[in-house]
Amino acid sequence: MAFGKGCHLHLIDGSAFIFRAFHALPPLTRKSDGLPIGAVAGFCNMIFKYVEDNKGPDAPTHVAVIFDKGSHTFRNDLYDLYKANREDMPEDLRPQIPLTREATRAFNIACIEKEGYEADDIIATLTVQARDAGGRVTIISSDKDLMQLVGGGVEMLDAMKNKRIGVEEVAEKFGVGPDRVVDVQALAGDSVDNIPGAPGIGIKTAALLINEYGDLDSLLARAEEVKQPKRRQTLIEKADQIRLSRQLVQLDAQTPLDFTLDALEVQEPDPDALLGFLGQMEFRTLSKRVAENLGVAPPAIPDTNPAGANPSAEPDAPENLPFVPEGYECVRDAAALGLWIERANARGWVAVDTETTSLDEMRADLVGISLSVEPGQACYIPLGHRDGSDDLFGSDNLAEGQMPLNAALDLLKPLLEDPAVMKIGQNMKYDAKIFARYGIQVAPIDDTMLMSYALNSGLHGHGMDALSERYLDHVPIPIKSLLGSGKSAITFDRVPIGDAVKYAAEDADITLRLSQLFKPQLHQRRVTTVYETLERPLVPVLAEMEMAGIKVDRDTLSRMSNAFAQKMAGLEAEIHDLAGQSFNVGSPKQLGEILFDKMGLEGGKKGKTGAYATGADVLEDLAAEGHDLPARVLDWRQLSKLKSTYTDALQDHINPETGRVHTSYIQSGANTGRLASTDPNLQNIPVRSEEGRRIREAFVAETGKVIVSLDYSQIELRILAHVAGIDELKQAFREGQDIHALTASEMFDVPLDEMTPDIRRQAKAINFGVIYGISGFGLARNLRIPRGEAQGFIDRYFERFPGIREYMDDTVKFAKEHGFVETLFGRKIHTPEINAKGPGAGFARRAAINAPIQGTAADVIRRAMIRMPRATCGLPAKMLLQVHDELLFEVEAGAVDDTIAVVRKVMEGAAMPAVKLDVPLTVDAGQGANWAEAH
DNA sequence: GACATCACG
DNA sequence: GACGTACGTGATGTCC
Repeated sequence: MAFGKGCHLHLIDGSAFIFRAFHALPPLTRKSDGLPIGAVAGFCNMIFKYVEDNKGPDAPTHVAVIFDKGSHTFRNDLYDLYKANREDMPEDLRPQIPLTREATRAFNIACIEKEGYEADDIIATLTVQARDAGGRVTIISSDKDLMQLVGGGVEMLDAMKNKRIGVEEVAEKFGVGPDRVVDVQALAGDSVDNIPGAPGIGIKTAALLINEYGDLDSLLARAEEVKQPKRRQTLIEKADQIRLSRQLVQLDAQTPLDFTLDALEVQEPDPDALLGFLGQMEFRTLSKRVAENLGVAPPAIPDTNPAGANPSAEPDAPENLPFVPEGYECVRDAAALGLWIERANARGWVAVDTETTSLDEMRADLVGISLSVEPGQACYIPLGHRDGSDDLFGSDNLAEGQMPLNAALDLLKPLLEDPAVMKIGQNMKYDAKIFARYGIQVAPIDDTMLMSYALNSGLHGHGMDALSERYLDHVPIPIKSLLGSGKSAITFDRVPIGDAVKYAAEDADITLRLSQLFKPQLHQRRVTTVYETLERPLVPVLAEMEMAGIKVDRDTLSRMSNAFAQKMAGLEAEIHDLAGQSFNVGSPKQLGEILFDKMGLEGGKKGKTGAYATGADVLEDLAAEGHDLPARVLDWRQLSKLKSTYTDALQDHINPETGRVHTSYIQSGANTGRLASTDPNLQNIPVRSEEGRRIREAFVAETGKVIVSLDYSQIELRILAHVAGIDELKQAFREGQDIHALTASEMFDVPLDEMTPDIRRQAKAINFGVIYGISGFGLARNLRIPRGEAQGFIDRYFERFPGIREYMDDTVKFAKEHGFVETLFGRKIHTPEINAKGPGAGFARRAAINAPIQGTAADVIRRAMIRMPRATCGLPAKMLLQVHDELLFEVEAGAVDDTIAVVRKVMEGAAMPAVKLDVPLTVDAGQGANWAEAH
C-alpha cells in the first residue's frame, strides 16, 4: 500500500526502549551460557506489549523502530562537547545492542538505523515525509527533543505512562507551541545533552521571552530592549552560544534514506522466525505468551543449568568444586589452542592471565598465557620458557614444545578483541598493558579485583591470593615457590613448564570462579553502578596514562643530587661538631640518644620500642628554643629525603626505551576511591618547600609541547558544603569568596576587610580539621595552641555551622547501623571497626566522617578522567598524571588554550548528570615547559 | 619485616 | 573520667 491520506505511521524510539529496559531490569543472563540478556528481554516485552496494544480500529498502517548508530554526528562537528556528559555504554549492554535489532526484525517490524545519524533526526525525516504525504504520525517516545515535531497530524505517545502528547501537552511543558519549542530549548539549554543555552535562563524564562518577542531571532535582534539587566546582558553576550544551541536542538529532517514510507507497512510476524529468536534467547514466559497469541506451540527450551549460572545453590558451585592441578592442560599447538578459543567463543567469556618476566609492564616480556572457561578447567600456553640447560651461554634457548609466540597471538587476537566475548582478569590493567605491547587491544574486560573493591572496600585487600583464601577456601600456589626470593630469585621464563602450568592455569581458574561469585553480588549489594561507571571504564584510561609516561630530565635530577650531596656533607660535619662526636644522622635512635641523653634536652620516650621520638615536630620545638643541632638535622633530613626518594630514585625509573617515567596506578589501593601511585609514586612529588618544588622542573614536556595542569579548587570543602547542606558555605562558593577568610570572619567576628593572615590560617586549619573528623587534641597539635583553646574553636565552629555537626553525627550513626558509609555516587566504604571498643573506634569514626567527602571527590575526578579520552579525542593532548584533585597533560603548544577549555568543562561538569551539586566546581589551570611552571 | 620519618592531596 | 587522636596514601633508611 502506498503511503498517503488515511495512513497512520508509528515511529518507535528504539534506543529509548533499550535504555529503559536495561535500567529497569536486574542484569539477567541467558541460563545456558550467561550471556547478558536483560535489556533484550525488556525490549522484547515492550515491543510485544506495543503490538498487543495497537491492534484495534486505530491500528497503524505503517511502523518502524528507529535506533541511534555511531556516537559521532554533525552535532559533534558543530560543538565538540555535545553529549560530552554522557556515560559510556555499560559493558553489559554493549553485546545486547545487535540482539535488539534482531528482535525488531523477528517481530517483522522495520528496523532503521544509519551510521552517524541520531534516531531523532531519522524520526524527524520520516515524520515530515509522512505529514507531507497527508498521513498521520504517532511517535512512540517521551523524549522532549522530539516535541518540536508535534502538530499537523503528528502526535507523540509516552508508552510507559500510556499518555498522548499533543500540541496542548507540548505547550504545557514548554510554554510555547511546538513550532517555538526549539527556540525555548536553545535558550534553556540542556544539561543531559550538554547543550549550553543561555546561562541563568530556564524553560520558564525562555518561554516568557519567546512569547513576548515572537521568536528567537527577533528576541536576539531586539535584546537591547529586555528590561532585566542580567538577562539582557546574557542575551547579548551569549548570542552566538544560543544560536549554536538552537542548531544543536533543531532536528534535521533531511536524513538521506534509501527506502520509502511504503516499505514500512505493518506486517504479521512469521511465527517461526519470532519464536525461533525468543527460544534462542531462552525467554520462556514471553515465548509462551507469543505462541498463545499466534495460536502455535511454544518452542522447547532446554532447562540447562551449568555450574556457575547460579553458584551458591549448586553442589558443584565454584567455591565448592575442588582444585585439581593435574587436570589443567598444557597447550602446545595451534589445534589445541583453537579448541580453547572455540570454547571461549561459545561461552561468551574467558578468564585470562599472563605470565611475564617482570612486574614492570613496560619492560615485561610475555612468557605464557592461561585461560579458563569453566570453573575447574583451565589451560596454560607456554610461549617464552627457556630450556634451563645450564650451558655456558646462559641457556637462552627456548624450551621444547612451545607454540611460536606470534602464532599464538595471531590466533588469540580476534578473541581478545571480540566485543562479544568478555575477558575476565584479576587486575586486568596489567594484562591489557602487556597485550597492548604486542599489538592487541583487549576489550571488553571484567576485573575480579575491581569487583571485590566495589563490593568490599574497607573490609579486606583485593589481591588474588587473599580473595582465593577468603572466598574459595583455597590457598593458591605461592609464586615464591616457583621463583624463590631475594637475590637468587629467577624470572618466570626459567620456571619449568610443568610447574608453570599448575601455577598459571590455577590463576585463571581462580579468577573465573571469583568472577562468577562476585558478578551476581554486584547487583544484590547495589554497587553495579559503581563498578560499571567508576571502576571498569577507568581501566583503559589508566593504562593509557601509564603507557604514555612523563618525560623526566635526567641531567636536572643528577645536578640536584650532587648539590644536595654537597650540602648534606657540610651539614653532617656541622652536626657532628655540635654533638661533639660522630654518629649516623639518619638514625633516629642514635639522634635521640645524642639529643636527650648526651645533651640532656627536654623530651620523652615514646612508643613500644622505647626509643625517643625525633619527628619534625619535636625537632622544630627544640630548634625554636634556640638549639642549633636539631635545626641542622631538620635541614639535613629535608635534603636526605629529596635526594634519596626523588632526585636519586627517579633517575632509576626512567625507562631507557621511552626516556620517560611510567608510574603504576593502583585502582583498588585506597579505601575511599582514591588512586594510589607506585613505582614510582608520582603523587607525592615535593611542592610545599621551595627547594623541593624545584624537583618538578625535571618533569618536562617534549619539544614543541607544553605541560598543562588543571586542579579542582577546594573540592572537598565544596562537597562538605553540599552534603552537610551549609547554606552560608554554599553561598560563599557560588560567589567565589575566600572560604577560609569567611570561616574566620564567622567564627571570630572579624569583618572580612580586617582579616589578618594569622586568623585566616587558623580558620583554614579548622576547615581541614572538620573534613578529617576534628578533635580538640588534633587541632591543638596542628596549630600549636593549648588544647582547651582548640576545643573552644571547635565549639564555636559547630555553633556557627550546626549543620556540620549534624552531618558528622548522622554519618557516624549510618556507619554504626550499616557497617559502611557511601559517597554521593554510591561507592560504599566499609567501617568494620566503628562498633568496636577501644582506640580503634576513634579511628573508624573519623575515617567514616572523612570517607564520603574524600571518596566523593575521588569519584568526581574519576568521572572526569573516564570522559576525557572522548572529550579530547580531536586534540593533540595526552593525559599523563592524576594527583587526587589535579590532572596533568602534555599538549602541543598550539592547542593549549583549546585543551584547557575542554578539560576544564569536563572537570567542572564531572558530577553531572548523576549528581547535581549545590555548589559549583571550579578548576584552576596552569601551563609551562615543566611541572613547576604549570602548577 | 617492623618502625620511624616525611613527601603529597 | 580516662583514653588516645587529625583523613588518605608510598618510599626510604635503620635496626633487629
